[in-house]
Parts: sequence; structure tokens; C-alpha cells
Amino acid sequence: MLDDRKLTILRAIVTDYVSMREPVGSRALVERYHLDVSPATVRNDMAVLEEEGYIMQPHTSAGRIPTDKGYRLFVDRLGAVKPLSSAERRAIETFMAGAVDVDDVVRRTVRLLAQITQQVAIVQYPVLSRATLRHLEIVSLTPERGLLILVNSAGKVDQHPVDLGGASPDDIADLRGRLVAALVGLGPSQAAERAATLAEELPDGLRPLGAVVIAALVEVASADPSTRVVVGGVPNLTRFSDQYETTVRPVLEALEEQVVLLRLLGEVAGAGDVLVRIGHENPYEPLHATSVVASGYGTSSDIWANLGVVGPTRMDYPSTMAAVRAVARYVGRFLAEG
Amino acid sequence: MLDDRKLTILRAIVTDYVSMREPVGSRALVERYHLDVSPATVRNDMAVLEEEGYIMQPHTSAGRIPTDKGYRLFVDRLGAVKPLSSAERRAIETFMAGAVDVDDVVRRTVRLLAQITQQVAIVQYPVLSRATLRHLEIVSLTPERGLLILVNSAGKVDQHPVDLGGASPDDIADLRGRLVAALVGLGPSQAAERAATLAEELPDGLRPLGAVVIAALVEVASADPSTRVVVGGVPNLTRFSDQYETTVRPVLEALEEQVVLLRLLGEVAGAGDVLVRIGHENPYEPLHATSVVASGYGTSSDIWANLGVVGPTRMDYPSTMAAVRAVARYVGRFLAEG
DNA sequence: GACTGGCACTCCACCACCCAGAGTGCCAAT
DNA sequence: ATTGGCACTCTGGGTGGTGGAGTGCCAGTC
Repeated sequence: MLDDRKLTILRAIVTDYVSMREPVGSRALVERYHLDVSPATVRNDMAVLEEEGYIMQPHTSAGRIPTDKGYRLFVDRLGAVKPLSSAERRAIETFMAGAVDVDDVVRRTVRLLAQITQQVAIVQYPVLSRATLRHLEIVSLTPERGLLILVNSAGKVDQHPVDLGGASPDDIADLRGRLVAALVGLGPSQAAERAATLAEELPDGLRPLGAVVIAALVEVASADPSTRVVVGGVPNLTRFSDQYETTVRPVLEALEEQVVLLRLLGEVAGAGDVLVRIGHENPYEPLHATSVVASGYGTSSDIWANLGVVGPTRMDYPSTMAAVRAVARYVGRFLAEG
Repeated sequence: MLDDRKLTILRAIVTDYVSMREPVGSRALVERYHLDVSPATVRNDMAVLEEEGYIMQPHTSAGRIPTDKGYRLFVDRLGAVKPLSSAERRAIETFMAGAVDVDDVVRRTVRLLAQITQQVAIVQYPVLSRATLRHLEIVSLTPERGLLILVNSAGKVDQHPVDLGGASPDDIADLRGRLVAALVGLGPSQAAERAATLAEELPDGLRPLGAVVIAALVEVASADPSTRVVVGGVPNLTRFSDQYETTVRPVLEALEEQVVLLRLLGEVAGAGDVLVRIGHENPYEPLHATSVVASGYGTSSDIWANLGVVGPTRMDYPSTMAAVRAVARYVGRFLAEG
């Protein structure tokens, strides 16, 4: 159905349209891409490509632009992977060097990704599924108000306010001791489970306090950190001010909705696999004129989350995909080394 | 120089231009604002106002629009304070109810402010200057890597990674004991000071470890939390897509620069005082077509930071100022109650 | 049968032009 | 001081014409 030349033509159309930002006609095509055929031949092929739904004309006497289906074919079969420039490699190194904690890593990653791709970047907080509880503390601020503090083996510190109800320091210390003995070394879900049973084993005197603290603990332990998402590079949207209604506005709106962002990144297969969602393939309707390039990051299933970028469907897929993949790999390794 | 009628006319021009978004002419003015004079009279007055630099014409034969100087006079002397609607009052209550910690308060505040004003909102993290150190912990994750954790009386938890260098648990506990004894109850600056002297009093065996931990401690204690800033309501920029180059793009760019944001909010006089910076009054040149409405928030000098909104100079100052003030007060009280 | 040159056709982008309408400034009259 | 009248200016929208880019189709060639 689609012979080599037609594919070459489609590739040229995508490439040209992405860089020139204008519908591309048959003459320009043969000139700029050294096709050794006449414009008429190209026109015939374009007619077929259009019939098959890979390209379209904005209006009768204009050149062609790729459809979502055209981009899809390009991404799947035609895009040569563009290796990162050495400047980009260096950027990755410099950006990440000296990150102190997970927050910092995420912040730097999002800036990095935005800078390299010149798009809007989105990074999900990593899930530390293999991390275990390392330390547990109950700090009283006033006789009434206290703070439950949990530290896991990956160095993540969680906190949750608790109502101490005027409990005595001894009781608090007692409860803490029991919790530490029972829970340290457990993963989040086991810890939550074990804590629940522990609540019933407490002596009567500790019951009310225990209930409050354990409720807080369960809440913290079962909160999924990957529901947190950080965004950067929003000013890059400026480059698409010609597509205000179709790109800028919808992206801005999507960015304030954590849920939408998570759905956009979601369902990434595995680390190294870059997922591309083009136009209508997006699960979120207002973004049907934009594409998402995302990837999982992490190491050996220990740390896991997604990151990616959003931009107009008319984007440089090979470069963007290469950048997303490179950053995902680097961050994964970086987190693994601690 | 400017009699009552001229001021009334200026007020009418500002009001009308803000709501209609179009230059306003003499006829429309007398009709819509029941001025009991003829358009010709209004024209004469407008000529004076223009001469004085309060209004201008985009071109001959267009109506007048206010200049920055005109808005300034309006804000200083003409704007009647618009009380919040009951819906807005309720919004404030509902939004803030159930905030669990400082992070949460800040997040909710920024959303609230963005929602009420329909502008881009900026909230600085509160400085807890009177807060004292309540708890200090050194948690070891691996023999090499550890975490210094500080909790202050306001319930803020700080963390900083430390290089344990394989120190023994006993040494760590010993060091911790000394630090707790010396520092708990002190404010951040005192704690940093005291810790520095303590470093020199340590027995030789604890010296290396002590140096590392105290360095981390000083860094955390002297970090100014108010340098952190949270932004919300970015999609509201969508309402000004007609002023893409002058408003949308510069604001987007400013939003990614923490430093710029801090300068924008900076120099607020005191709680309750709402600061308005109009157009060229802004210290950041690209935002010379936008205005900033900001206020300090906090209580009795204990908690202190700024919040505000950014929007086009053509904004509803009375409402915006009322909203910013109300939110600042409410959040201040809310934080005070804990 | 695949490719090509030629040709008629279509449609957009651009320009010039005109005109109504809104708004002004000025002036003489009240 | 205020006003009605008037001549003037400028914008914005609508109209019509034109050049050019690009197409589809067809008959001819290799």
C-alpha cells in the first residue's frame, strides 16, 4: 500500500512542517529533500497518503500537513532517533549534580527537561515502594497538638499533625516505644496493617491516644506520593502563541489539575520505553491538539514514577523522545545511587 | 487644579474602562454615569485630565483610557472599598477549613486567592521568626548516610542529609544528646550561633561527626523559608489573551523566577496595608504593563510573609484589594490559631 | 505501468479603496 | 462656566481585484 517513496514523502512532510511551520507543497518537497522525481509524481503519492488519512490540506490550494495518524506512523516507523548533543549531555550532568534530597531531584529534573525539550515538563514524585520505616517520632508542640514524624529508609520524611488530647509525656513515650518496636523495618502497607492490629492490643490507658496516632500513621503510610506532580517550563508555551486556543489555554488549564496530569502521564509501560500520545490519542479531550511524550523512570522496580512533556502535535518527536528517554534514564540512575 | 467633577470623571473613566474593556468617550460617560452636564463639558475636563497625564487617547477620535498615573490617583483617592460578597466570605471559610499543616495552608491560600480575584496569585511561605527548636533527631539510613531532622514549635519539620562517615550509633546518640540539651528552646538564629560554639567544645572523638552535623544544622536554621513562593491561578491569564505580549508572556516568564516574584511582593509595609504597584511602578521591567496587589499577612509580628496577585493594569482595583486584604487577614488569624 | 510536463482551476493572502461611525477640538452663543 | 454646533480625524469593516502557490487530471513518454 505504502511503498518506500510514499513513506519518504511522509517523513519529509512531517520534518518540513515541524521545522517550517507551514503546509508543505510538492515543489518545495522535491527541492528541499532531493527526491529524484517530479512534483507531479509527488502529488500523486500525496493524493494516496491523503486518501489513507496520513496527511490533509487545510484548504484546496494549500500544501499538506500531517494528521495525527501521519505523526503516529512517523513516530512508529520513520523517526530516526536523534542522539543528544554534547551540550545537552553536559546540561544533564550539571543540572543534577549536587541535588540534596528527593524534592530537590524532582525540582531539578523538571527544569532540566523543560530546558532541553523547550516544552512544558511534568515530573511525578517517585514511589519508593521498597522503602521501609526507619524512624518514628511523636513530638508534642503544645499539650494538645503534636506531630507524628516518619522517616523511611530512602530518607523521605513524612509528618502528620495529631491531637494529643493532653496525654502525659510518659504515655506518649510508651506509645512511641511500642510503635517503634512493632513497625520499624516494615514497608508502608505492612506497617499500616500491623499498626491497625496493634491498636487493639494496647492497654486501656493508651487506647485514645493510640487510636489518634495510628489513624494518622495509616493515613501517611497509605498516601501515594506519586500523586504529587511538579511542573516547569510553562513560559515555553509562549512559543506557541499562534495556537492560543488549541494549545496554550488548554495546557495551562490542564496544568492546574493534578488529576489530569496524572492521567496524561499514566500507563507508561516500563523504564526506557517512551510513550507518545498524539492529539486525539490523549485521554483528556481539551488536549486533543497536543501531544504528550512520557517515560517511566526508576531502577529495578524499586523506585518508580513517570515524567514527560506536553506540546503541540507539531513537535520534533525524535529530539523530544530522545531527551525524555535520556533524562528518565539519568534520573533513575541518580536516584538509585542515592 | 482637579475639581470634584474632574475627579468624578476620572473615576468613571477608570470604572468604565475596566468593565467595558474599551476606550470611553464623552457621550457614553454622561449617559452611563448620570453626569448632569453635556458631553462638551466632559470633553473640556478630559482635555485637562489628559494634559495632566491622568488619561490618554490610543489615537485621535478614540475615547480615553487611564494612564498609570490615572490608576494611581484612582487607587489612592477615588476607589471606594468594595466589601466582599457573602459568597466570597463563605469561599474563604470553606477553602481554609481543614488545612493540616503549613504547606497545606499555603497551597489552599494560593488557590483561594486565585479563585476570588480571578487573577494569578502568589503566596510566600511564612517566616516563623518566633518559633523555637522543639526536637532534633539524627536518623541513620545507611552507615554512611543519615538525616538531620529538626522540628520547631510551629510544627515545621526540616531535614538535611548528613554524611555520617560510618560513625557508631553511640557517638551519634551522644552528639544528639548534647545538641538537644544545648539547643532546644532556642530560635533559629540563636540555635545556629550556639551550635557553632558547641562545635568547639566537643570531645575529640565527636569532632568530625559534630562538624558535619552542625554544618547541616546551621544551613537549615539560617535558610529563609520566605524565599519559597507558591503560585496559582495561572489559567486565569487566559482572560487576557488579547494582551498576550504585554501581559501573558511576561507574567509566565516572571512566574518561573522565584527571585522576581519575591521582589514583586517585597517591601510590603505591614499587615492590613495593601500595597498596589501599577504598571511602571513595578521594579521588574517586563511587567510594566501589569499591576501587583500585595499585602503582608501574619499576626503580631510572630508570623510574617507576603501574598498578592498579578494582573493587567486594567484591573478592578477595589475588588482585588478587598480580596487580597481579606485573605491576608484570614490566613493570618488562621495561622495564629494553629 | 510508472513517471512526467502541461494546463486549467481553485482558493488564500494581500492590497487598495471606500464609507459609516465614533469621538474629538474649537468656537461662538448663552 | 457651560453648551450646541460643526468641521475634522481616525479606525474598523466591507468590497473587489489580483498574484501566486498549489492542486488534479490527462495525454504523452520511457
